[in-house]
Amino acid sequence: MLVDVVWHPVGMPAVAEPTARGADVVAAAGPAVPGHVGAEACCAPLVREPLSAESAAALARTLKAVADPARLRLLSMVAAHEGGEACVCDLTEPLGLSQPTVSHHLKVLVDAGLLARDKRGVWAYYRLVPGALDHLAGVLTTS
Amino acid sequence: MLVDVVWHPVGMPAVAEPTARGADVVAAAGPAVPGHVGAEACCAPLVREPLSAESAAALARTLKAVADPARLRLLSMVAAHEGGEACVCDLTEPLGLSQPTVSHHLKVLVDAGLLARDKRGVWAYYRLVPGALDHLAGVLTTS
DNA sequence: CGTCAACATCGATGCTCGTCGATGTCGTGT
DNA sequence: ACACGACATCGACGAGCATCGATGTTGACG
Repeated sequence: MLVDVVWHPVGMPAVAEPTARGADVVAAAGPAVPGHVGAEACCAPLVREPLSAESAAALARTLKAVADPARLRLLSMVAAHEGGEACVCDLTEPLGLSQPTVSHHLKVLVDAGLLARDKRGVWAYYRLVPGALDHLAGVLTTS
Repeated sequence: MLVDVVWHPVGMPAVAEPTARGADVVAAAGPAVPGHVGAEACCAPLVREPLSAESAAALARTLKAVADPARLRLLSMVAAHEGGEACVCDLTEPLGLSQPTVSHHLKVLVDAGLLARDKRGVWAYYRLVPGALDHLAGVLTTS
């Protein structure tokens, strides 16, 4: 459980892993705790030495979660919302997308480790994971 | 055709002002200037107030250029290469992709304003645009 | 002028992904 | 127990994209 593939710039055993398919894990069948996949990462400068294929794939998977207009707006709307958290009903209307689509995008962001889900009663509240976005920013920073 | 839309979170006119930020012209130097699309951007905190649909689309377009394993490796390989620049022939082999594919990815990065192309003789040298990646990182930073 | 090498562009193909309506699940109230 | 509302999941459709081989373009060199 919890494959937990971190980016780790270079070095490492660099195991074979021929299929390169492994680590897909969405962990959709989890009882309660979702298998958060990406985004914790150690801290790769990216512009330091050429990163390996596995590191690049892992980083790209997290960046893909952010590289979408709807998800970017969701992140900013959740962050800017009162109390730093918002439920789906708060996001569906201003986004202009259907409820299933919003739920899908939120799941992608949760799986990427950028959002945290907290179900209280009938409502599901989403909140930013404290250091997640800053980690991403740190990898892209050149200085 | 497609006047480059900058991110600019909300308010403020859509025109680019002279010294809005530090020095960083995406400006692919050369006679025939291509229709460079994104990436200069002013500076949106993202986690400040909900960004508009246009700003999100523009930001997502730039992030999509980075959210790919091959392009991430290209960025790091170019940055880590001697002199901070590399030609296509230096990148094709270590990447393990065909030459047309590498050229395609490089074009995407140039159009996004992240790489600059400099053709000298028969070779085309690519180099990082100074502040581009840091701007992207700045938008994602929450603090 | 002809040939070769380095890139860019083109067209096609297979896969990924964003979106939706329909449906399932779980709480809350009557 | 029943009905309703908030979300999650499913299956399907269409658009976008990564990749390749083939071909076009442009310098360098004899």
